[in-house]
Amino acid sequence: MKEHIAGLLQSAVDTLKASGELPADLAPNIMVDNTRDKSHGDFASNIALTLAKPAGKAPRQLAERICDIIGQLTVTNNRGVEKTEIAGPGFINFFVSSASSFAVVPEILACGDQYGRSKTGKNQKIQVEFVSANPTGPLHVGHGRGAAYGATVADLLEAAGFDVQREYYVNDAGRQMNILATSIWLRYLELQGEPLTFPSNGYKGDYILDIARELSEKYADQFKHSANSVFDSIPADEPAGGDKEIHIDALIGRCKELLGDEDYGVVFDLGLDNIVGDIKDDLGGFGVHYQNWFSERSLADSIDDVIDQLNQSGHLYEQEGALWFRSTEFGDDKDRVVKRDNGETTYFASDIAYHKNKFERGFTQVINIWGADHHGYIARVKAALQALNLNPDNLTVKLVQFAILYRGTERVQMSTRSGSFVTLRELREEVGNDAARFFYVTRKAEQHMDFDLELAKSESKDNPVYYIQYAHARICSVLRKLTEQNATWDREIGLANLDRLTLEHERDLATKITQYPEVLTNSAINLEPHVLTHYLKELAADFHTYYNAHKMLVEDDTLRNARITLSMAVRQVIANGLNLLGVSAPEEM
RNA sequence: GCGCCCGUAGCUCAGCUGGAUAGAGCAACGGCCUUCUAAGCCGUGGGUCGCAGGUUCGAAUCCUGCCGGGCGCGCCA
Repeated sequence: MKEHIAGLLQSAVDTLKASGELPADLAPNIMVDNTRDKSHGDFASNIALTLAKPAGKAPRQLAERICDIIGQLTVTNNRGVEKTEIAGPGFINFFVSSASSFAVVPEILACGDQYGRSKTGKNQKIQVEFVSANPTGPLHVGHGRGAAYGATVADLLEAAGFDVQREYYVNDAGRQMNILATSIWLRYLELQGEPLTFPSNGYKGDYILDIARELSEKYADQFKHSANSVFDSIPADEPAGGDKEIHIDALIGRCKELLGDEDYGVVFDLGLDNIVGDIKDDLGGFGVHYQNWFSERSLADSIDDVIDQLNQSGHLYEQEGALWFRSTEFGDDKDRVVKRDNGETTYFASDIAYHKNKFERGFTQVINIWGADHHGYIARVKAALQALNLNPDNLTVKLVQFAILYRGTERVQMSTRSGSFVTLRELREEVGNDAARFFYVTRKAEQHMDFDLELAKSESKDNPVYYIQYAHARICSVLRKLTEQNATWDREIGLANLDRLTLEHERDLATKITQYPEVLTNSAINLEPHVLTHYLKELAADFHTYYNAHKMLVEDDTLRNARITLSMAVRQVIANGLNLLGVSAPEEM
């Protein structure tokens, strides 16, 4: 319908050009909007306002000319446009026939769970990388937002016709992982009866103890060394007046030295596998699935290659023993180190290789979903892409602001290292997956989110997700009632009698479900799941209003069939929308 | 100091690629269950869209400058 109206407007513009009332070289952007207010009809265009100046006419006067021309067109080609009206400063409002409003109902029932999906993305390969939390501990509620957001964005893009790959970048290299392995080993030594002072900078969570226990059970005392040999001549920890970083690094070195490469690898891998396994399990339970878990360690060789490449193209230089990437050449604030003076490559070097790898895999668009604290990182990664002759515009970094946790009015402090955090799993158990998935995406990514745990737990029934699910359940309930009452619903009879739907509420519902495909597409392309959640709330509200105002199970055979048929279309749209959000659509509540 | 994000009803937030009278939920107040699920519906009250300029037919929306809040500015990952 929208396209049809745009076509009419285009014809009108062409006519005006031909008659010399508009400059012939004008190529106006014809916009047809859904009206916000019903008194403005079904669709509206501001064309007369934008063309008033080039036409040398007052907007309302021009609008009148356009309406005249459209009037003549619709005499011969009236595809549902009943009338046009000029309003306000010069808007043209279009009123559409009832029959064309309800034409969407058979379409929805025919498409079923495919309704709303499109080929907009033309099957382009697109990658969404999200969560990618360090595998040094369980996911906490802060990661939950990235998980829900990323998963939903990926699903939306898929529904919009993109070929989507969901990826988790596993930071299984680097110092944090060594701290983890060492922490596990020290806990293991404690279990083996070696009393020691646990480093202040080690990982202290209970899950470390669990892994140490497993290590102890599987390998007995194979990795045991006396506490004295471990701590001999290790620089003091912070509480003892030393430096915690130096202390932990020395312990890592000692751990590797005493265990040797092979045994150290066993401890390291046990920790890694345990935690990655836990993360996978947790995300899977949250309805978040990946096509690929990409290991940072697998990049080892390509890091050197990419550094060579940058070096040869003259983007690197040496200073104070380190190797620097001249990212300022591409607009970054300062140059960045890729290889430290101790010969180790930096995390940034891995990331250059990683992003190069992504594009080598043929993605036309790569989307990274990062926590807001990484924003300073965008410029350097894009700079690196440019230096590699890759188009930085093909990388979209979406920053997800933090969810700030409160218990009542008290802010919950989060620290992975100290082990004081609320896990995602804990949250899921307490508020449920549906509520958590929905809640996390109801706000746009850039918006800070206050997440009050007490509220989420104690008043979980007030969560808007139930409101939408309830609309779905109510429709299902009507069908059950139908059987109980020995009444019937026949879809074909319903479809044949849609003209029995004369109520304003019914018209509103039809208009609303007609908009679903464009809502879905916009939501996907703009990476804004919250657009869909708000739409579903509105649709549910429209249905609840209708449900309360009118009865569906009426005696009148054709009317009953028509009403239920419309409701079934609504049910389908709600189910499709919830499914994309990873939220269940219960038949009963 | 520099950079990014945010500032809309008492609270939490939509609306932002410029459009008509700025919306929703919660909270408050008043109604609606002998009739398809009251996790619902109907109604009332509630606003200097942070402030000040600018752009134009038109600004919550775009531009500039301030103010306030969050985050980031490592040879950490």
